Amino acid sequence: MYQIDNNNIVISEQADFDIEDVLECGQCFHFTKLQDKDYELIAFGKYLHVKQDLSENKIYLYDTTEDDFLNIWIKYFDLEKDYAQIKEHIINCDDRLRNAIEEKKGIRILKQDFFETLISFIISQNKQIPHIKAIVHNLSMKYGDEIKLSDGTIRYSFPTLEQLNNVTVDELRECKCGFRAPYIRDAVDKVYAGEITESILKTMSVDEARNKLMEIKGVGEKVANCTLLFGLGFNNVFPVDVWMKRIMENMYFGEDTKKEIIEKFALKKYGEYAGYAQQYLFFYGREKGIGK
DNA sequence: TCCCAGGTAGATC
DNA sequence: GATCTACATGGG
Repeated sequence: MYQIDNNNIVISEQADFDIEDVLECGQCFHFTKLQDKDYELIAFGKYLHVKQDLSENKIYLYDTTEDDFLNIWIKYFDLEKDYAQIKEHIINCDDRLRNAIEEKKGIRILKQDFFETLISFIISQNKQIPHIKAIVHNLSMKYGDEIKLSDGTIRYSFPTLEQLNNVTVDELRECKCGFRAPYIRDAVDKVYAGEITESILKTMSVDEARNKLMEIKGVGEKVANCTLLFGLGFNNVFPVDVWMKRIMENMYFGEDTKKEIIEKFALKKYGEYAGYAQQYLFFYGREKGIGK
């Protein structure tokens, strides 16, 4: 349910949504916190200022249009999906996830742009989240489009495929990409050549798509899984990073366990919504420092 | 100074 | 196959 008020959209009674959980849970990197439950973000070339009032159960989308709301933001925030049903499914798979889901009940898996997701998670390897955000910001400022806001200030969209195609490895290094610079270059080459594209990947099975993504240098199991989950809409994947490894070892294995084994176990345990289970666990476990 | 970070490729056995 | 290490950069 939403209303339009000048150039603002007001969403009322949205269930299972907390803008802080959505943005801070580690799935996206191109946003800035302004205040409590008050953020600005850029996605699909558009700027959005979004603020949530939990006591009134209202979400305010500032400086946007009804067209963008209907065509971009509803899908981006996954607002049409029934998360109550997803949560029930996960808890039925293992009741011990109840805590994590209750604690982080406002998470939604964003439907992000494929290319931005791929590049962002190539950058993410061996980096902490604030550093990833910094590099994404560097690339956007240098190679993305300017977005002028009504107050005259400027933001920058994440560079498109075409824009990054004009960037050399050395220039990528200047944006602090480090050893990931040639990886990004290889990803851009393969996507630009039409060898690996969103439409091709979406026609594939999850295993085919993962293998295809892993043909890119610097894309392994984890980066591929994050791209599948956050950028391509596959739900039955389970990215295992250092945190998920610790959390799952702590919950289920009680000893050092290979990532591949954890991934297989989780896919079997959580079924078609393994990706969602992973995100509740990741955000909850990381905040609690589980296994550290 | 050393260790770690939403990992992966390449070398080595 | 399975294990080991280098890799840029920044922060604790």
